[in-house]
Amino acid sequence: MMDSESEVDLGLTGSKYAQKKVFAIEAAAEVFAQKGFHGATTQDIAEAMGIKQGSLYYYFKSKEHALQDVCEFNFGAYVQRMEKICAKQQPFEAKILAIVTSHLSNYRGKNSAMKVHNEQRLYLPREKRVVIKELGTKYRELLEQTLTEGIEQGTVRKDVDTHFVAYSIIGICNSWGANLMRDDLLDLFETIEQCSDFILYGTIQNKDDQN
Amino acid sequence: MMDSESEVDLGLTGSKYAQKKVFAIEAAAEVFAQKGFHGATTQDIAEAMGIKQGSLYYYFKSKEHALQDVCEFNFGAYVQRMEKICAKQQPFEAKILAIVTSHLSNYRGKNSAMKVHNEQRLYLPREKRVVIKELGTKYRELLEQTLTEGIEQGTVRKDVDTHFVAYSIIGICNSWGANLMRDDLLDLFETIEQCSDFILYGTIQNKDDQN
DNA sequence: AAAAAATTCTATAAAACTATAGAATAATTA
DNA sequence: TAATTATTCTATAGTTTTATAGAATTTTTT
Repeated sequence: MMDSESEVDLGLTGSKYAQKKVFAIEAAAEVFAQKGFHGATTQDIAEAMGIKQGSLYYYFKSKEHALQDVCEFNFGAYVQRMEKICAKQQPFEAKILAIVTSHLSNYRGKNSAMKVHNEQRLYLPREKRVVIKELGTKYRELLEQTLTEGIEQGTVRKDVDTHFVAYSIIGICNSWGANLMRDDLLDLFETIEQCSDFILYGTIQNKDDQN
Repeated sequence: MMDSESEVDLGLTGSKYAQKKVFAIEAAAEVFAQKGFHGATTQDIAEAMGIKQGSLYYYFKSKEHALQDVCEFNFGAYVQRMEKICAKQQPFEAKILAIVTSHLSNYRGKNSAMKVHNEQRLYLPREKRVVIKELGTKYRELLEQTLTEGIEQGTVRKDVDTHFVAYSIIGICNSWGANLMRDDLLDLFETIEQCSDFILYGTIQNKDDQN
């Protein structure tokens, strides 16, 4: 029997098992996204995969492990992308656009994992959340650092609380991510643009800029 | 037996039953907020009230009705408060501050109902969500109208999409509401101030305002 | 105090759910 | 092809959970 505990290179090896495990995670993600962790049954997930309920345990040790796998799925790669964006030398406005684009693009093309990560991860016991938490913290710190750099360059207001604003940006992106998943008609790129615009300029009319 | 279907003046009449029903709703709200709708059991709620599981059905026809009651709880009064704020003749900035204050104050003083409304209401079948949906729409429209007025007065940027920004403001407030509930050390008034500030001014340094 | 009404309790039926064991089938390797 | 390994299935034990019925208790009214 295949060792289902080698979750380090989850889906990275080309083995048949690994490939189907990714498929299993994606199925679980969609079911969890729609019904919530406790509202979803192992039967639901198995059905989404086209296998029987009992067979699901060939891929997940337990329902809770399935949630953990979904929450961790792609999240590392996502933070890596964030690292690249932040490392790049470019104006603050462009960085925000890139960050928002990277964040919101996750929600299109049936990637439910991000939604599940946002809404269901707290149902995991603390010890199964350490990796997730570390990655989330890293992401927020990258955002804070970007804001700090913006202040140093004189682009960002000196009186913004970077910690607070970082949380706000994440909150607004997650909120629009959920909207994007709920409403298929919502245009991704318009949402990205509006979102960045709001983050950058808020709502108040700048006095020296009367269009 | 008392008619538990007179939910129109839910908790408004001073009858003993009505009073204890409010207590039941508050208990359900806290349990749902912590464990989620499906993660919570009727046993949990009963325990929080100090009664036995079976007795809970004296107050709720079903677990689902309990969720509905929680989601509707205080929400009408909340929208009414919003109406008053918006009707008042005052500068846009003051209105935003009042709106954010009204919104975030809900999350302090063990009012879990708002959190449950935000995070769990979609687990209700559509037909049990009509009242909730109407109130939510009304709230958003009041916000949109406030933004439109701001534009007319020249306070708000002409190019903001009021619909989009209204959703964003609600998203940001809900996101901070969840943070306020999770972290007791987070100061309510500082959060309100930071939140309003971000909504009004965004992050970018205004060129004619070099502090 | 007795009667009526309201509230809570106990006990349980009925359904649903997770996880496991071992058999059956399919795929791969020798 | 035969043997081995991987994958899926069936069946089920063991819980847990919702909701109901009717008895018991408490509170209110007459």
